Amino acid sequence: MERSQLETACLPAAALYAPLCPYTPPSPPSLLAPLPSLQHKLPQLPPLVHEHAAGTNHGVMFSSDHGRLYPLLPGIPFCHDSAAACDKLAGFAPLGSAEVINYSSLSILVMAAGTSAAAKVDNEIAAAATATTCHGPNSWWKGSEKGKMKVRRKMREPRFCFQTRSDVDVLDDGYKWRKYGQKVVKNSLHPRSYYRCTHNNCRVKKRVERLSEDCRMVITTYEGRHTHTPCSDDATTGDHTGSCTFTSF
DNA sequence: CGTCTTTGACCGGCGC
DNA sequence: GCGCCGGTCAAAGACG
Repeated sequence: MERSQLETACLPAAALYAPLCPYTPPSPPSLLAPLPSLQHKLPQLPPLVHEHAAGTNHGVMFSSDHGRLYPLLPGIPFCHDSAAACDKLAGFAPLGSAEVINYSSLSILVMAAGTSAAAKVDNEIAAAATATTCHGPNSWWKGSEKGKMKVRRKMREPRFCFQTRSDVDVLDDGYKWRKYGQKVVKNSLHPRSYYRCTHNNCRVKKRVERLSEDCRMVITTYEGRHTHTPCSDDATTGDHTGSCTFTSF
């Protein structure tokens, strides 16, 4: 397996999804595990959820590609590295109200809930969603115009997304998914796939699509909370590279 | 034979 | 009211 695939399979999905789960996972026993200094912080961080409607928690994702960081939400400036991200985000997030966390292939900007920074980003996102986006007219975020926000307010499901460079569409996050639809979305060269967690009474869904600007970049959006642990879903996975980070859960 | 994917149809929300 | 669009359903086929 190539390095990019390995990182995709082992790190971002496992590390990022952990805060959404109703349990606190132990440190993943992986060579590519989060930095030791971050492991103890992870459970304390605000949920990595972009729950725009509620406006309570903000997790702004950046994907790292050869040292560059790509913003996933409109209104967030492009950053060349973590330091630049901190600098550029100074206008959004006053010192101390935001933190950039680096995993091996992914960087995350987390803003403390209820801060002025979070509120400001909330406003910026709302404005950007109705005007231009940082990805231009082809942005996947285009689907979140004002009207759609009303729908999301109704749903009130925790959502978060991340972007990663990968050759495979579906990241192995330890859960078992069933594909229930695929749709060609407007202004996108690649179809969007819809998946649902196969576990009983678990209504978590995820969407997977590739950036039209860069087909190697995969955007995964999770919606909802799992009512079970990954290992309770299916213990038959023998692929060490894909499930290694969940083996102790 | 059971499970999963594919894909066209359908539905609801929104803008005009 | 109509058309567009995203999201979901469900029948049919593929696969192990």
